Amino acid sequence: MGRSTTARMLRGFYEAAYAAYGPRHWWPGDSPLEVMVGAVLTQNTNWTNVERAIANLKSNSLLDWHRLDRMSHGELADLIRPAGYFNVKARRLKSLAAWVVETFDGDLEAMFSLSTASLRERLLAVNGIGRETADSILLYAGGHVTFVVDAYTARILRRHGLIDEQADYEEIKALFEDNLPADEALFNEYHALLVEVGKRCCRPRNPRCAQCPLDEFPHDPTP
DNA sequence: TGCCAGGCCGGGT
DNA sequence: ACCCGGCATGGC
Repeated sequence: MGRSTTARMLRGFYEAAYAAYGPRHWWPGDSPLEVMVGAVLTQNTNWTNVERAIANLKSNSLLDWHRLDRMSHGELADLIRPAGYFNVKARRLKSLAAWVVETFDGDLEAMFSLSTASLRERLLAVNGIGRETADSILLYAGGHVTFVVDAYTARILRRHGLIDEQADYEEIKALFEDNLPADEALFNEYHALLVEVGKRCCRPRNPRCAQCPLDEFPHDPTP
């Protein structure tokens, strides 16, 4: 498929999804720190479960890098239990907190003043921060212009024939970044809209929903 | 009831 | 370079 065709489809997806669902107001979270914590907690997990975990941290005044760094694994795991994988995620949050404290003394402005490429690389080196989490942190906590890819994104693009079955994360990310204007607000809204489309009508067992905003685009209903 | 949710890591081929 | 099992709660 030609480059301009791809660009047109990606733009069309966005317009159709935005017309259907409007602005998503992402990321839900009161501060960059809270967004970062949420990005770890939501790994393969429903957001409503994450909200309970964050509420627990908040009510104990634990949305603080130094406190997260110092507190015990067990206490943290217990508080984030509703988010699932609580032992894994407690370890990951403490890895992130330790890194932020040791490297930036908890100063996120200093952290986000790094270049996108260099910060991404350094986030990926933190245990528990993979590509989606790193990109979510960069875009939604730091305002960096980087596209976030998730399972929904891959499934939607696959079903509409824009990528092949085995396209990997970086390839899908590049598809957006190479075919859209580098605009933070656009990347922010686009990813959030893809999640909304995915939740409503692009689930694994629901190859074609009744009111899909992307129905006007060529569609292959294979999972 | 089983399936699914805004992944990632580590070990095995 | 892939492939897979493990991790866990809560909603529908």
